[in-house]
Amino acid sequence: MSVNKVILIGNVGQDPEVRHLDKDVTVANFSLATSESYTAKNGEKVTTTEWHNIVVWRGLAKVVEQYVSKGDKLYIEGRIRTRSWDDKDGNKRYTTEIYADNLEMLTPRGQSTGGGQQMSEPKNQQAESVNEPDFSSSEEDDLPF
Amino acid sequence: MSVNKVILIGNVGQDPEVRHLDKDVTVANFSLATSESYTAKNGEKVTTTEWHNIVVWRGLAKVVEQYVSKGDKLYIEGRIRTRSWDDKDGNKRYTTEIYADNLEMLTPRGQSTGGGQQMSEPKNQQAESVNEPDFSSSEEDDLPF
Amino acid sequence: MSVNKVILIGNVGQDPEVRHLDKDVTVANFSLATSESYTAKNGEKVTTTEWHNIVVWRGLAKVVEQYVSKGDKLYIEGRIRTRSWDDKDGNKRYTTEIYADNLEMLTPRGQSTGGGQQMSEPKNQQAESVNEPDFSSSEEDDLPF
Amino acid sequence: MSVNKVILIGNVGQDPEVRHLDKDVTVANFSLATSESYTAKNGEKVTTTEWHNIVVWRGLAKVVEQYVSKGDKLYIEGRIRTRSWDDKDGNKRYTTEIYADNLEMLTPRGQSTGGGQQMSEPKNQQAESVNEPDFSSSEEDDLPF
DNA sequence: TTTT
DNA sequence: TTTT
Repeated sequence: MSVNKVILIGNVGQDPEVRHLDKDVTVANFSLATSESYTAKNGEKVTTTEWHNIVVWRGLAKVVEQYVSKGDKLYIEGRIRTRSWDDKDGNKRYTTEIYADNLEMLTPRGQSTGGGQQMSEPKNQQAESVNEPDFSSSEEDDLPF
Repeated sequence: MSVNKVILIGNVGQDPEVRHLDKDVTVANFSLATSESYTAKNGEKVTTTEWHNIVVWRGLAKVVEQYVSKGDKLYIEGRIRTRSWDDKDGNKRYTTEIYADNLEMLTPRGQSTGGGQQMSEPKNQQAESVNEPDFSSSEEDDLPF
Repeated sequence: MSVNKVILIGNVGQDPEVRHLDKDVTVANFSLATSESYTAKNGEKVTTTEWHNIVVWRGLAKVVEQYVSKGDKLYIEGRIRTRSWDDKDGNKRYTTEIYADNLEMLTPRGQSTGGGQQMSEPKNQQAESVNEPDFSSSEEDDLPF
Repeated sequence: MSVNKVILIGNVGQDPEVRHLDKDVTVANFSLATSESYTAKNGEKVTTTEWHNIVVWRGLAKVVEQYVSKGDKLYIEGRIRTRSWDDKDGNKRYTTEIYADNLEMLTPRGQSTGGGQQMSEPKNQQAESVNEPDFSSSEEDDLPF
């Protein structure tokens, strides 16, 4: 009875941070920039950039670990999730993230201009388009999110 | 070169708050709930609800003012925007909002069960589907956002 | 490296036609109407209706069989597929269909106004939102599509 | 009350065919390929390609005329439209097209590998992301579609 | 912090 | 704060 869907095409702000949790679960985090331009009253072109916090789990996170680096252009399909946490002063703070369910690499291999180690050829065609499979709820509710 | 698109179907959490700014500009704010369910390991069904802060400008805000009330189911198409502000302790805080560019009413008229005043018939068929027209940047950069 | 995604909200044109194939595979077909309105030069309001051929497989088809009937409003997420066939004169013909991967019921139960048999209460909450799981390719390539 | 939205990322099949109609109205047509891969039972990788007939009007068609050529990767947002026509034997035939409302160029300039004339630098930043403005219905209903 |  |  409801839909929560996000579609982004943008550039990766920095090499993804990848963590390997228990049970062979991988998580990757990175930010993705999208930008909009318009011409202001004075004729000047103004560009505003929006930064999105992307979170990727499991198999898709492994793809990110192997193939995504700073500067890459990505297509991301996912959903919005706002989580709360307590800051050092005990105030409730909110962070909005995009949980990626699908991801496509739009930067041709070997053209990454980012800061990370140089990308070799993709080991595997699958890497260019991977969907997050549905995971059983039995492991789902062990995870810290 | 980039895309920032959100598609939501959910329920309006409270009657929209509508403000009329200078130059005949209207803004409406409300929250929209989307929910996801899954069955946990113990067989219990778990539902998580996500609340989205929706912002609507100009002509579309007038439609919201006239036709949207608490409890209504809406389709919203828009983009993500995170703005920062300073809290009372001088800390930078962030709020993520969805700027609606298109909105469709999915609750048949006369069936709103929310807390607001009872809805009459729509005055105007247009109300059921209104797109935000493109506004010239000349007025755009007068606005406080 | 590519994306083929369709999002529709519209009304079901007739009770779905459901077939049960071998190996416990179910397929459902129905048409879905979306409409657009605009005001013509002469001030007359013109509405054009677009009919989409929807195809639903497996578990999602069983949901359709049980819960979808003529007149219902649905949200459908899927992809476009054009298949060719030969007509009686031996000419190649093309039919474009939407393969649904996700489907949400937007008509509250018990409010269906269509021509089919009256809908009872949903047997199961899951029915309101079901995703097509990924099926292994081993059965995939047995299917006639 | 309804939504008809298509999102495609794919490659342009041939240099667009551009026509200039009366009243300074431009139309561009081209096909766009999207593809899906899966591994068959025998372990072989199978790729299926879907060809979409894209139609672009007015300002966006001028952008296509200037900047889009065979082989380019594009993001397209639009809607599905099926039109009928009579073939030489008097049979009713149907063609499904995607009317593009928004288009983003995903191939960096100067990297087009297609068959058309070589692309020079974009004359204009706008070219990379142009939205179809809403046109008044008064001209709308003069058009042959 | 990205990209054009 | 919504809805089923």
